[in-house]
Amino acid sequence: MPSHTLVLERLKGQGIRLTPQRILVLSAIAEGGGHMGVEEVYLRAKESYPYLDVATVYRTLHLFKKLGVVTEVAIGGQLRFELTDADRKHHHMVCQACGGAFDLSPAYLEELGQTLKQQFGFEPDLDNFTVSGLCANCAQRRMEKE
Amino acid sequence: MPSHTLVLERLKGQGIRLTPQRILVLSAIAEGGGHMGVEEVYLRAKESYPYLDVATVYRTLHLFKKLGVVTEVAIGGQLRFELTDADRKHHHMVCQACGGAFDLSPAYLEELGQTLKQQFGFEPDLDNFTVSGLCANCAQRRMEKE
DNA sequence: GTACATGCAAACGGTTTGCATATCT
DNA sequence: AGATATGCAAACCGTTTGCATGTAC
Repeated sequence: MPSHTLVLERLKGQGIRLTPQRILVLSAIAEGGGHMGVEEVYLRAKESYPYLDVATVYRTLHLFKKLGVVTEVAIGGQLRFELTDADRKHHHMVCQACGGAFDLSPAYLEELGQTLKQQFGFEPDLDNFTVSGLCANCAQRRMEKE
Repeated sequence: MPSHTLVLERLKGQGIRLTPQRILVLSAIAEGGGHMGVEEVYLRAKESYPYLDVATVYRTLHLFKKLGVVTEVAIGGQLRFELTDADRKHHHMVCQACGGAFDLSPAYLEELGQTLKQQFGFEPDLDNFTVSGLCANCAQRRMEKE
């Protein structure tokens, strides 16, 4: 059973209307493998239903976000979406060269978070945390070039 | 002597044309205290010269960035600019509530950087690093409310 | 049947560009 | 004088909104 079927059940239970468009958007995100930009979601969903409008995608994404179905991640100034999975909270490392995004366990940030809190009283919102840089592949390729 | 006078000398030396608009934009950033959004720079500079156009501000900021005079920082999906100061490299903590931005010494991130590099081969670009969250004041205020 | 979601087109805000004119060196 | 920066207006792109129509329940 595809993971998003459960979500659909839940939405139905909450009295949310399940339109084909909404199901498509959800599937697109689920199958896209996370970190999907609006345009990506739009194009992918549009393949199955060409009449789909971007406005609907935006409205649906906002709805899903409000319902906690998807999580919005700011990655390099661009907004991306992924299915919310409470069991697997994570942060992101984003490659500036290839645009790839990699998950990062919260464990790596705990110490930094504590330090900022103690030193400055600053409460980091680690939910929206991303580090940009070069992924292993791209770093390697760059090394070879130079 | 205002700090940006040195910069102006340098630009002149490099054969860059020193127009009033450019000087104004530079002063605006210097006096604005860092982390200035485009609009802020524009409004501030416009006070001294009302004919100033946003397009000029954009062109000037891009130029300054290319010349290394200013550094562009992505803060909460918004682009902000600050004078480049090689002697005082730093990162940023940005408050989601009040929009305030605070400097953070690189020392706090060294360990994290090393870990990412060793564990994943990921080379973080800490130059463009910001943590968002709540600053001490806003966190306090929020506590009191609830 | 009714409330609400959709498609479409138009509005929007921030950024960029083309062009004729003005300005710096 | 010559190269180039400016102001202005228009183009641009991603996102949002108003509205008449269609659809899930």
